[in-house]
Amino acid sequence: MKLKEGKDKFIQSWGALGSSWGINRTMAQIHALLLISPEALSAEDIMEELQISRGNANMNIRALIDWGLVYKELRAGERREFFVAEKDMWTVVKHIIIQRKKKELEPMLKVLDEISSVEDNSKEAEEFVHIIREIKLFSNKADSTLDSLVKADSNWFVGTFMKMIK
Amino acid sequence: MKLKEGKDKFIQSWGALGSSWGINRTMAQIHALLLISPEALSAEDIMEELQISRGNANMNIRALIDWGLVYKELRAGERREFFVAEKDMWTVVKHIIIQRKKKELEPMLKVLDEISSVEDNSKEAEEFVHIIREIKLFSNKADSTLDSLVKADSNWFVGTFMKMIK
DNA sequence: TTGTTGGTTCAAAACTTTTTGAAACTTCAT
DNA sequence: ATGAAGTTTCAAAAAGTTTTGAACCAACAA
Repeated sequence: MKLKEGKDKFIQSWGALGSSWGINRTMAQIHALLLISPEALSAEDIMEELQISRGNANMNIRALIDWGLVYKELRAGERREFFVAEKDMWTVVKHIIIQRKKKELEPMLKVLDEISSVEDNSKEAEEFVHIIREIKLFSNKADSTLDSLVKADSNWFVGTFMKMIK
Repeated sequence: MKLKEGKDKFIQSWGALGSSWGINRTMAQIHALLLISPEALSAEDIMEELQISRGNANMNIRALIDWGLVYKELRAGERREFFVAEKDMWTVVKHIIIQRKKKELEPMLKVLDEISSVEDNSKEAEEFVHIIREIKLFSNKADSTLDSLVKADSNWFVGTFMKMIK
């Protein structure tokens, strides 16, 4: 397979994967492009390679920086900004977990707390409180598991844990 | 808090959470409604409660059955079908992992295999093959970790594992 | 066989999200 | 102070996704 073809395939697939991961298509494609680029790229380079508008490039680059998946690289005597991707996969996944936990799991935990104070003596209410309690328990476990995962280092993940569960 | 209010809040939040989990809003809302319902519900009941059309209800109920999150309950002498949610959270999460692994991780693994055969002696190609190899390694680990998770039972997850990583 | 109840399908409409592109802004060199 | 090179913003357009509802199909009772 030719390099160009492989690059394109990777960028497209990474984009598709991103879509189902709360990372929009273009954002994921920019990330893919930077991942496989040996040099930092400018906004212009990215627009050019992916055939996207300046506004789109700018917004998604900033979102990636926000998520901690891309870094700005400033060069002495250059006004324009260059961008590099975080290339360590474990760090990438950690940053995604942090963002999604904050955006999804934490608000849900808050709602579960609020609604577990339902007072009512119907059979319906009983079932309601019961299942909410179970979901809360489970979510709290997930929450602290993710916390530990994020604190744990890559070696632990790829080594000990893998052996343990095999 | 009143029961009605709590139910609504839960259904809305579960719907929002679903959106960022590859499960569409209505699909997640139907699942939420069934989760907190002590009785199986008919399609009609669901349409009524969530104020959605027959077509929408039908499609999303079937998607939930597909995902293994909802079961059909047939009653002797009743032509209409009733639906119950899988209420064990560990099972719910397992089923979601299975679906998403199949839809997302597996196609990515296939693409990574295809593109790691890139032949070219540029610096770019070197970096490309290197990072692809790293991503492949990581994805394979994730893949087998998820396999083990799915095989593991709930107690293992909530017990041993939790203690270990604390 | 016909009418009624319930399930399924799918094209069009409504809604949501993403992308564009032009204007505004910033920084710096002249 | 002006212009060049770059970045940011955002309203409108395009693209993508979900929902509706009406037509159709199936099972059954009368």
